[in-house]
Amino acid sequence: MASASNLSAETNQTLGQRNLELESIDFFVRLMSMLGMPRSVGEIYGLLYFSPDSLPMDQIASRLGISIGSASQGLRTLRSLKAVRTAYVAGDRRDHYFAETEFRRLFSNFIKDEIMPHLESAKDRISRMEESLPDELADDDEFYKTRIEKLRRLTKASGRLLPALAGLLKL
Amino acid sequence: MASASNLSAETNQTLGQRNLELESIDFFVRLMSMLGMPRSVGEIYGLLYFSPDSLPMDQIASRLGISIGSASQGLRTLRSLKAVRTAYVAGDRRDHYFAETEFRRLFSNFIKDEIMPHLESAKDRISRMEESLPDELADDDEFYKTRIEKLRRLTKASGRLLPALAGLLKL
DNA sequence: TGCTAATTTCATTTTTTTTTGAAATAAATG
DNA sequence: CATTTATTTCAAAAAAAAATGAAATTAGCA
Repeated sequence: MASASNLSAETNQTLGQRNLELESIDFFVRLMSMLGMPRSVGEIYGLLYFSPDSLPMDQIASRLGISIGSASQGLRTLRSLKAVRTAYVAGDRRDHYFAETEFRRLFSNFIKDEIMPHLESAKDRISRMEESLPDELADDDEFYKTRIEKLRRLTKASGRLLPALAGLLKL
Repeated sequence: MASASNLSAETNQTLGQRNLELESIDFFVRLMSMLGMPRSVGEIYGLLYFSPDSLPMDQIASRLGISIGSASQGLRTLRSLKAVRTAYVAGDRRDHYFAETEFRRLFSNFIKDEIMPHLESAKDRISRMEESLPDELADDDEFYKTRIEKLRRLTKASGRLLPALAGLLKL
């Protein structure tokens, strides 16, 4: 199966490289899944993270054993997060993808795209709570007002802290 | 249906209170789901957050229209995160639950219980990557070493920043 | 422009997660 | 300690999320 120099025929890859790749995929599948991303997204990023060359979609799919549909959707997600970019390869009309590895930028994008919109709509929802709050309760009872105020503080603090977080990430 | 004073017969609750409750449930279902928690967990916390009295499990289940099995499991989750606590109610052998509303503490628990263990095992996985890295590549090629080092920095920085984050959350 | 390869889309299938409901267990009461 | 009530557990059902694969679309090339 493996040649004398241990190179895989299909991928021209040593056994050590393949092991590293598998660990990487495992690593990013877990990390991405913590961030609510589907398995395929983690797999693709994990593959590209340790790939010295950029890879076209069909190779990504076949190396990972996933469908091209999955690969296409996963790459769309990663592109929208700016977690992968495309490289031009002369004489090949396929897009070639490689991983963006500046985690600071990645998290900054993630927070902007996936978290901040929710915080925005949370504000509206808190306002609606205040409208629901009947006058007879608002006046004499601090309970409801306090709870609503806590939610306001929470969303406000989150809106300030989360974007700052990426800035603190000095890697 | 509603009495002259607009009080619901079952819950002794005004319409405004009920609206507030529904908004709260909606709010926390979304928030919890961002943190990877199932719907029922968000529903329970949302209900308790604006409940002036602590509630027994069966009332939580019936008010939310979920099974007591769900309620039991959801409350277990919330208890383990210290997001709810129980109160003694004289002459009633049921546990009565109320929401812990100090978000700083909640996030601190969440980070400790749900994030840090993953970061711990991430360290092991990075070490394994280094072992997979074959000597012939480690020597001449900076590429792999650099990528592994980046992962190390990422996990180290996360391990320091995330716990600190809860501290910054001055609510 | 027509042809072909690359990619996207999306209805269907598969997998995973969550909820249910009923049985088992535990805990309080008389 | 027997009985009733509260709670947990867990196999099965339901719901939600993700992956597939084939048709539709797009884009490069001759």
